[in-house]
Amino acid sequence: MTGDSCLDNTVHPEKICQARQEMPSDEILRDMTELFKVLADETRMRIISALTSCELCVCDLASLIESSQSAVSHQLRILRQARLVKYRREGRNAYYALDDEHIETIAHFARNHVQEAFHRE
Amino acid sequence: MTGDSCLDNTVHPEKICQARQEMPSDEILRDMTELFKVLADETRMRIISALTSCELCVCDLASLIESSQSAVSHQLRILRQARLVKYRREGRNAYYALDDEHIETIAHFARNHVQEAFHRE
DNA sequence: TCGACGTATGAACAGTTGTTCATACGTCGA
DNA sequence: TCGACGTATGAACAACTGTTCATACGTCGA
Repeated sequence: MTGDSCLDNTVHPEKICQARQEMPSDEILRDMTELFKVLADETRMRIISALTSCELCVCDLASLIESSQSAVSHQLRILRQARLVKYRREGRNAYYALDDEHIETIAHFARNHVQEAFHRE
Repeated sequence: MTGDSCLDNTVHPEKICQARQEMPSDEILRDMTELFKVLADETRMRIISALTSCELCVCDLASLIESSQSAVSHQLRILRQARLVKYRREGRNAYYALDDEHIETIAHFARNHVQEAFHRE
């Protein structure tokens, strides 16, 4: 598990000490990672991008992002569990919408980053 | 691949049309997903969090996040390829630092999100 | 020049994840 | 009430990913 060199006698103890204090707790770190895991799938990113403009039903989403109804439904479940989307049923349809404005912000910054890093104009 | 119902005759054609126009391009969407994939690992998130406070060498990082030197080095490679960290060599040491201020911003918002969503005060 | 050190990396393995397929469930129109 | 529809979900399989282990490489001190 632990590295086999630099055991106790690390190179920059003061820096490590400082960095350790400023780091988020294990729990927060785990939750942040979980959040990014949810965002780290193209199908789910497409769903989130689609829902940025308006509420949509599963059927619309599947058609829009060119994926199967089953795949979309599975991914919506994950988004729901992560509380990134909410939904309401209306007859046979289930309408999904973003549940959190943070996600739009995060997606926005991610878009900025990739545009500047890889698609610089 | 494509859903087997709601084929051409989708439920809300206008909404779909609007949503489609506002969606990022396939390329941007792919790059955004790639970015989140890189962030979607606890070891890498720990590395990024650690580097937020200051530049650190591999040895420091391994000790700080309690992971093996090999694991850290492998993950740093991925972070390097994603241009999220930069490094400089000084003698036998390799010093890593964040390469992009966007990442700190994204991590910041992610932290806010999980704190509000799961650790509400 | 030789050995210890810090770092990088390939191979292999285990664990995880996303899709498809089949099917089940609730709702609505006829 | 029955069939079509929109949606949800379990099982199975393939693809991907992160760690460990072994080892290689360059640098520095003796």
